[in-house]
Amino acid sequence: MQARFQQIKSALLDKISEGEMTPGDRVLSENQLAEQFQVSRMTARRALSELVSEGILARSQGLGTFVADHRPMSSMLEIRGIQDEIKQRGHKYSCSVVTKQSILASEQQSAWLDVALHSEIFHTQIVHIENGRPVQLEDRLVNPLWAPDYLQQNFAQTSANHYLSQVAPLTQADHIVEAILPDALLASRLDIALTQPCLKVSRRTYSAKGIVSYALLYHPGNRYRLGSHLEFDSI
Amino acid sequence: MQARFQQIKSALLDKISEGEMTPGDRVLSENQLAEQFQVSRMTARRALSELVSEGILARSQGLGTFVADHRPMSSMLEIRGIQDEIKQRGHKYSCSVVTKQSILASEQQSAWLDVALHSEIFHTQIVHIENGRPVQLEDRLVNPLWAPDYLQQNFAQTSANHYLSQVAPLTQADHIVEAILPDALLASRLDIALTQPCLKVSRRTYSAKGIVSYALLYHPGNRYRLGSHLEFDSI
DNA sequence: TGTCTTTACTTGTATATACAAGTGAGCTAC
DNA sequence: GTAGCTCACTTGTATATACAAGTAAAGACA
Repeated sequence: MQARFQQIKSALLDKISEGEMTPGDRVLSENQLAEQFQVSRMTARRALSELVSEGILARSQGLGTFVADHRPMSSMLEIRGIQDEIKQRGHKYSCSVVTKQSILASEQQSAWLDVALHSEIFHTQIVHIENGRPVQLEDRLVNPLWAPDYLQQNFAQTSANHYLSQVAPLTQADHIVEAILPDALLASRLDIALTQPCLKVSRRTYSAKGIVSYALLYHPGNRYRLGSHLEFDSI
Repeated sequence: MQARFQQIKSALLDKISEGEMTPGDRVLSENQLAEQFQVSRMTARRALSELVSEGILARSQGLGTFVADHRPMSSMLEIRGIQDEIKQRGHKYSCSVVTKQSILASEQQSAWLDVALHSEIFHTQIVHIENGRPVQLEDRLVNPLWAPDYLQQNFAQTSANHYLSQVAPLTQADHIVEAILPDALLASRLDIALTQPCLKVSRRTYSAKGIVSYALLYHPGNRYRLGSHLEFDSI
């Protein structure tokens, strides 16, 4: 048996994820929810409060409660797989492995991974899908030295990040973020128009011994945002 | 007059930031706090609940409430004006002030700055130019409470960031990065084509007392990249 | 026409109360 | 001695109530 405030939360989340309510829409008031679900106002209020603190809703005294701008947002400061992100949002995750092979490093690729020219490296290309819509094309090069079993992973279950962080704990990461227009191939993989801008994140991850992986992450600009939070001082 | 649950939160935060309580320490129970602060258990509970949802505390039914393991993220992303960046690259900097005025906060603006609806706020719009080419349109809202002389600044000499960090030292910042297509006005200000994607950075900066400024920074995708470097070694 | 007031809503804060459920320490019965 | 029980404490859920404070729109008034 679920807690009643949880049921209200779920009901609201369903409405939002199914598009029945979109950002800016007004949610039923605390009293209305209380009556509809046959609970006290405080219980309805708790459901709303938690959704507000999770960034799903936004409240204004005297005005009401509204669906917040809810495009997915991930932290630039956390290196975690997009799988976790999607699941944490309570959405359905799936993926499609486009490429999964061992290749010989080109000049640029050998520079990215800091390996010898024409040495063997691993290459994967995976489309990550949230609620049926592609949200990321992950184009990743991996140094086999630190992750020899990389190609044997089942990426539908284990995220690349998860596996890599197990075999070679991360110590550093570099990011470069750009706004680009997709080429035809990328647009088709992400199922977007050629005029739809994309966020391109180039992420290079290091373990104690050296560069583990170089990933190019492409996101549709209309379905994804990158976020970060910094604290400088206290606590 | 501050809300009482806020006072309790502040008191707890003080103890933590001053090292009087460290991760793993047990906090007074809800009932004990209620008695100490002469409030009801529900009020004490609210203070704890919010700190839990902020990640400061952690609770265990039957056990108690504890100071959470709080790992300070290595703050590597610098908040500095684009002027400094450009000058550091040895390039020529200039700017063009488009707007510089006091306005009444709209609904969205008041939410961004966490001020009352229709209260007076400052608004500036400045195009930053590197070697004759626009690289950033800075659209900034400022809370006059923390920066009353903001509009008197000469932004050709003093950067907004520089002034703001003097009058209200930064303690936190939030970033959201998106890829967008410019509208006609933005394209003309940045002197780019309508099909040229842009990086949009929404940056909200906090001082100890509250939100100081909300800035929307637009960069031409073909002339700008965002970079960051993270280190994890000391958690 | 324009300004002020009222009114009807909203969320925000605070309290007192009740019972459920998880934990651990100490006591009891075997 | 120890297995199991009880008890005292903790957080978790839920309710009913009261008043404060912010907002917007309808209405009264000049």
